[in-house]
Amino acid sequence: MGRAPCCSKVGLHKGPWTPREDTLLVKYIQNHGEGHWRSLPKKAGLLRCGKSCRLRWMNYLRPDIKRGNISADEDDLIIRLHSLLGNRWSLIAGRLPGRTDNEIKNYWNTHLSKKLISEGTDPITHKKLSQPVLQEVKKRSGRNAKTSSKRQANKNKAKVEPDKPKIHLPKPVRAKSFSLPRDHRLQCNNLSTAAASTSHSKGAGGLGTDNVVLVPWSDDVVRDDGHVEGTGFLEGYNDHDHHDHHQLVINGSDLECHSNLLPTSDGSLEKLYEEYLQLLRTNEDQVHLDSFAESLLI
DNA sequence: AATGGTGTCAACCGCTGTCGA
DNA sequence: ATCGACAGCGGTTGACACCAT
Repeated sequence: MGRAPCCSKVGLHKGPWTPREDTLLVKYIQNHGEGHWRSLPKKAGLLRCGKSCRLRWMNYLRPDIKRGNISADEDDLIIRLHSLLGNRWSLIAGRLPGRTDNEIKNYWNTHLSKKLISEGTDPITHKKLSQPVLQEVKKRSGRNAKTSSKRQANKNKAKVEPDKPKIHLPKPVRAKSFSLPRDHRLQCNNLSTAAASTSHSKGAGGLGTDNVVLVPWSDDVVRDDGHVEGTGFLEGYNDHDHHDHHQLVINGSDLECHSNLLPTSDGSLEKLYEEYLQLLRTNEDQVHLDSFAESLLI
């Protein structure tokens, strides 16, 4: 289709955000919620385009964002998800609590792709690199490895150790066969969280979902009509205030959203989570991961 | 101390998909 | 069926920080 850039208007600010702009944006969203990005800047008193506001909020100002200090487990999860999903950063980020697609993308490009290369793996195909290519790449990366890790270590000093990586409810997915008004799309995405707790209403954009932990059941059954029975996710909250709640969410191929509350005081959630981590770590379960990935892409 | 090379990441750009008029 | 508005995605850029020389 193509149309003029949204920031082409004369007088609009570009580049880094000032603290004052951040404050204006945060205050406006706290009072009015997310969305309506086009009209938001004017109403909030910002000389920015809506797109810029949305990006700033999504990638930086959202209260549930966890920045930096990506753990080894998260590394592993990102690599595995990338091997399944490719450069679908939004989908990958949707499975890591508090991580944004931009952060995952940057982290991939600056760290993980190099890490894979140094391990002899092609970061695009996830297949083994040939020996000559590998040697050449190692030569180059060896020179830079020190600086990267050292700087990363310094940055990490002041930060708190993150939680284990969690598997997350997908962000809203465009589905041709699934048609709802814009507002309802968000509601559907939040159905599961809304059912379990009302404390996630940080904004209209479903912020609460970033604290949701999903663990797939291991005994899925695919019906003849393509529906998946038992392809559910045990869902709990990463938020310490909500560790007493979790629920089952059926994530069928037609984006059905169902929910039931389950008790959690017996630690079954933790067990299932560990079970899922095990599943992630074993290559022979690649087939499970593949079907998991397919379920995200429908 | 100065300088050039490199890494990082916030922000921008261009595009696509969806929806409603 | 078409078009414009809007939201969102992935690729790219550029400013800045850091490091080696």
